[in-house]
Amino acid sequence: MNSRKRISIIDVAKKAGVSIATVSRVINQNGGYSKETEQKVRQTIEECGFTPNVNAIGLRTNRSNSIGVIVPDITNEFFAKIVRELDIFLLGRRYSLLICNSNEDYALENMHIRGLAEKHVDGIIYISGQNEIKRINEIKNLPVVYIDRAPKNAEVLILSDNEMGGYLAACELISKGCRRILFLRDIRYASTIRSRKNGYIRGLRDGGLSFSDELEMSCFPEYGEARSVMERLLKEKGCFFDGIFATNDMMALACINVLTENGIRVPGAIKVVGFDNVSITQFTSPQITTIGQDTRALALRAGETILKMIAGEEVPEKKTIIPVHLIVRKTT
Amino acid sequence: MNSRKRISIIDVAKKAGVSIATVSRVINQNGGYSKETEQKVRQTIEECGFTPNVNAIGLRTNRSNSIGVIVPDITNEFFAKIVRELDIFLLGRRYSLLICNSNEDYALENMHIRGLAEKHVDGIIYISGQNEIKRINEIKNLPVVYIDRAPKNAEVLILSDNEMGGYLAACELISKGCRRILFLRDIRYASTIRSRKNGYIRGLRDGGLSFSDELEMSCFPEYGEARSVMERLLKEKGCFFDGIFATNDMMALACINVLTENGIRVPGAIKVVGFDNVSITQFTSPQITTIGQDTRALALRAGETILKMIAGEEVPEKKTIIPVHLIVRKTT
DNA sequence: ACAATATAAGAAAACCTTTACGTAAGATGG
DNA sequence: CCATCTTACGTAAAGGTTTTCTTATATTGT
Repeated sequence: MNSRKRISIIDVAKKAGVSIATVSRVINQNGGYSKETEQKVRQTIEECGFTPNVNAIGLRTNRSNSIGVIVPDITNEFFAKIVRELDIFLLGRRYSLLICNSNEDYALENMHIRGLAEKHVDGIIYISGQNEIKRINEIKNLPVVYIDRAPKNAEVLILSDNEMGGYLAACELISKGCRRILFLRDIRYASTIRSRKNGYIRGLRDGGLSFSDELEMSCFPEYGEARSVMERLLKEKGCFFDGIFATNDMMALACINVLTENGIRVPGAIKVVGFDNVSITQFTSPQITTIGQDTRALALRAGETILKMIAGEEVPEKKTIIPVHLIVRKTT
Repeated sequence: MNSRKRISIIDVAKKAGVSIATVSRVINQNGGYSKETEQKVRQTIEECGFTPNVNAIGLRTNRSNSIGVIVPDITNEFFAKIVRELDIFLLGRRYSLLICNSNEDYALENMHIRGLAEKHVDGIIYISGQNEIKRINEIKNLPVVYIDRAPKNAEVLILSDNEMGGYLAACELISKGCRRILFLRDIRYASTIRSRKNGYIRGLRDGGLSFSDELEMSCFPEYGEARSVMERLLKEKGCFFDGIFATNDMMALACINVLTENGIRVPGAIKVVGFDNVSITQFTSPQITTIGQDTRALALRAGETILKMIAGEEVPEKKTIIPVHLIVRKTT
């Protein structure tokens, strides 16, 4: 089946009547050849349909031209979007993307990391994992870029401006007349969540309102959990608030559904803003006002940064913050 | 930074006092060594923390222990699920996954394919692309497995039982009392869609109903498009049906929203079933009855098959059909 | 005890590329 | 016109592994 032998640089050299070194130089545009030679070589490469053997290149240069990306769950739209952008960014640079689902499971994650090290990836992009990086650096001192989360000793990280997100959310709600804004957050109190809360509080203050603990609720950041919290809240305390800022869109949706089912109108009686701008926010009725993270910018920045690190350049900013934006739809 | 030199098989051999050939043999369990030697080698490998250089292996054996997966859009939950399952299946087998988004764009797709060929992937899993495979096979005669779609000269393919899906949908609607069931389908009349229609018609027949052309509507399979179709239909023909079978969940959701906004109750007046069982179907109110594709089985089968093909084994069944199941929720 | 065979292990070639080094021819400067 | 420099290109080593071919030693059968 796999009979046809692969064409190597040697065949090209022979056919073009030059040395393999020259062919290599032309391919890599390293200079040291005349215009005519270049022409001839390029032509024969085209004729033979030669494609370089990445294994040989990798062996020689100690590079694989591939980078690993670790995500908790590719099924999550936010991560998927980043991976997609990363993919197209890297394709243009002839890098490819090795994907790993950690499933929020350390053991699995470590297996993946080991695999990536063995595969000689040139770098790792770590999206929202929670592993101690120590583990990674032990295995190999590879360039690592973190997106979204900020583990303790992470060196290079790319984050959304979560503080601003919280601020924008609060301001939007206030400007639409809310006076008592609930903050429904992910129960895992990560730095991202903390920032969002800070922004939210700043927004309240700027709007002449003040924060109180009874405004803050937390739960596991899933639809079902958020529903339960909302149902319980409504039952126990009644509807003492007139706005909700939820820490992600699924939670926001859960709130909206529970409220609607209880005859409380959104945005009539209560206004809601979510976070992430997952596509579902456009498909609900009413469509959900939310804070959009710029997944493309996140991915782009991560891509550029890791490429720099791979090239050995110093990256000036260890921590870069990507702006977020408010998307006003029908729940405010 | 990257100062520490990598440990090679040679170092291990030296330290263990054997030849590199022996080390290689132990690693690959090829026999030709004594129990004691094996012990000693394994131990030194452990001590040095040696991991094999995949580039060297790939160069020598012409394998990469990686397989490429091409999807139209990783952001689509259906594809993401398959990729996730594939990932964990392959991890256990020490294969890794190179991911490529085709974005339904031929040019991009071909770039990816070229990239994969250069990267020496051992095989390609092609999820729902529409490219003529000819192109792929031209570049290299690699094992290719198709999932979900069936291009013309595809050799090995894994499909869901779409016919059964259509049948189940129709039966469910009929059993809940529907007599006039709309069929809202993807306008691209692919084989999968045709099968679903056939099943639907069989279901009608078994239920004592008959199909007529005015029951069939089509549009681009997106939320917004489906909305428009539904709105137009309602305006022009009124509500002459009492059930809808939509060819995917987003379209089903669009129908439900339009109906609800027009004061038509779901499932009270009209019952709806979708297709795919994307997670959003659980988060809407009411939750959507749908046909679930078994993404895990799809992925597993694809993984097993491609591994067989890579190993050079004949794959007995060129075409395998994975069962689907009806998930009854609140819209029927 | 001796030939025949099986077992364990080493030496070296091959896979394809990059790159340091070498060399010859032509260009430049005095 | 000679010394020096530049340009264009070739030679060969190196990178880590698998695998074929040998060889040395141990085991078996008679």
